[in-house]
Amino acid sequence: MSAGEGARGRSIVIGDVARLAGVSVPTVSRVLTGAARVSDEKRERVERAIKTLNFRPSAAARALVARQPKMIAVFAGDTSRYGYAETIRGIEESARKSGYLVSITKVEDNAEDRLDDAVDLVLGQSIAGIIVLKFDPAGVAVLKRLPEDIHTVSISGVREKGVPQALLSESAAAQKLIAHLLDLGHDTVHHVRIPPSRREDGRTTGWRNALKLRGASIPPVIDAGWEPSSGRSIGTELAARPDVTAVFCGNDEIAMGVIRGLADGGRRVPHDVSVVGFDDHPLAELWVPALTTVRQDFAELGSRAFGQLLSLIQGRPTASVTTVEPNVVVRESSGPRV
Amino acid sequence: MSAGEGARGRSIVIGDVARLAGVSVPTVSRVLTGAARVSDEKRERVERAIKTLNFRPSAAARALVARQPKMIAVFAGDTSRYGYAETIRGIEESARKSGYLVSITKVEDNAEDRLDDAVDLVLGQSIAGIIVLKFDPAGVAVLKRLPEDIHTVSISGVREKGVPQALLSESAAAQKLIAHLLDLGHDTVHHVRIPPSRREDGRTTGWRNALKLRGASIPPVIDAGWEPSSGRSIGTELAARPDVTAVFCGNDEIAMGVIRGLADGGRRVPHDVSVVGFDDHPLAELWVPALTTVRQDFAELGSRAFGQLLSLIQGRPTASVTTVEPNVVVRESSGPRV
DNA sequence: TTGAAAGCGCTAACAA
DNA sequence: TTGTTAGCGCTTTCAA
Repeated sequence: MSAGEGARGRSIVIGDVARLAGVSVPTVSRVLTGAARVSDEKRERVERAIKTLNFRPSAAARALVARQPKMIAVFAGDTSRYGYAETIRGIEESARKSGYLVSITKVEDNAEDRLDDAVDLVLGQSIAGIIVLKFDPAGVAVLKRLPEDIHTVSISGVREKGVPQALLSESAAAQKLIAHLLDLGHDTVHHVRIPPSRREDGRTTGWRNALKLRGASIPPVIDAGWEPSSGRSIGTELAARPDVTAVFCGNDEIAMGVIRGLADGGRRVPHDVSVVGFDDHPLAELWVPALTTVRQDFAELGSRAFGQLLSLIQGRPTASVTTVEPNVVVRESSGPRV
Repeated sequence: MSAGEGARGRSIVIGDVARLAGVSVPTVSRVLTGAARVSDEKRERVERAIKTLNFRPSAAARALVARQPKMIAVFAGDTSRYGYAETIRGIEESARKSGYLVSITKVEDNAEDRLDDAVDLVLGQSIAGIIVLKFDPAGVAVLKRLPEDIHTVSISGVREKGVPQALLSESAAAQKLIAHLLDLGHDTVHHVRIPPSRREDGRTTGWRNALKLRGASIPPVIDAGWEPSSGRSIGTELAARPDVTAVFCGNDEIAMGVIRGLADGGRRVPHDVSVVGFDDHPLAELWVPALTTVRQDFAELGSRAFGQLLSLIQGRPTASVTTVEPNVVVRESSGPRV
């Protein structure tokens, strides 16, 4: 029971209220739910008794009797990194407006059994539906383990079939960003990518497409981790290569690391090398130089995903995909090739 | 019910399993819970039936019958900002290890009634306990509205009486940080603070104490918001004041803003002005100049808070306060007064 | 408008 | 080891 047991042990139940108010249990229930009319006199007595006893109905009992649970679960490979955290915020805010509580579960992709445990933990609760953040391999793995009979929506950066999906069209945005760099006179653009959710991310695909479209050479992809510091060491290596004049990083934090590494190696941005990121991290505009990047509305994305899930829960028809369009933001870190 | 109703409407219940397996309902329950021995033959029949029907027991019914709910709720004034997100991560990771699911609710401090709604939403669920992030006024407001009979732990940067608390001893750390600046030869240290949770934060108190202790003058506090950009405009103003040689910012993001603003105004860090932050944000060491700051182990803090809550839930004795000690990290943004 | 009775899906107590 | 009988705390019939 959610109500705590006072000092005395047993917690207050609806019967206690009924007794104190001198009415039957169903009458108290009627006052609680407003499902049927109750005489003013009794209603008042009941309300007084509820106050006196500090009674709160048992959520478990209510859930059992009929009502849909008012909770949804979110799976995410990370909870504190910018894009993830913002998406979760968007989900939570719109869920709360509809009277749903949000649970979060972080899933580590490496250990199989721990992943199963996490899924079981969630499935063991009464939940109305699930949203999976599929930005990384962990999200993909979770989705595979979820029973089909539970309402599920996924969020990711690549269009896929399967459950309904809230989509950030990253590929198109990346393509525009690379075009911007090419327009600046760079022969090609090198790509430092973050761990991809599948074989290839939308960001990487967009980069590749843009280069192909312009007939530019496609350099091998450089793999970074999630930590900005991994970008730094890559930047240091890149500093030694005079052929590198433009770098597209998988996200802003990696871009910041790369810029720092480039500086360590004596190369200046954007004078010697242009570096662009992705996401429009809150610190991107403050960075020196301010980052050219792609603004992603993660909160809106989360909100859309919840909207789809709610439709599913309520048995209404849902779009199989809803798309949020990112925008290129040009700042100081990209410039003409010299 | 957490189990979805298949195409047919009604969802699978324990009775269906019993019928298919040709045993009684309690026998199914026994294999489910492992509470009592069941003959190998029947156990196997039951397990097969469970698989066949894809049966998952109703969490609501289980919660009702006896078991403590396996979910805790977290209230936070923010969910995506670094310190908050990390704390939540720490809570979630250790909760999951103990088999608890974590729900998060963001509370905005401004609107009273929305705050009540948020609290009601949580209290309407079956939860085992609550953790309140009391880094800001919203957290304080929530704590006031929580019934006494629910297990509650708070997390904050200032020692207080009331519910058990996980404490970041910010005041002591701030004091050390200011001492570091004073040792560098600065006459005094100016303070740009983030919105305080109460009248005064531990960070501000530590700053004040350090100055007092050394007999330094105490300049008026400068108020910033949560956004790094608010630090930037403050930095621009500070650039015009030659008397300002050292600045202590309420967190790293504000410090980054202030440094950028100072640069906009033509003052260099740390040559002209030393600027220090608080938290050791992941980007602090990458910033140019790398930030002198205080490392806070938010995840550990969250983990400790959950530990206290678990003790409360299990009826074990709990420390009224558990303290995490932050460390000063000296990098490049602080230097001798010239 | 109200109360008595039934039942939500499960587990625990009690016999056999 | 198993089945029968009672509940958990609520809401929802169904009569009155």
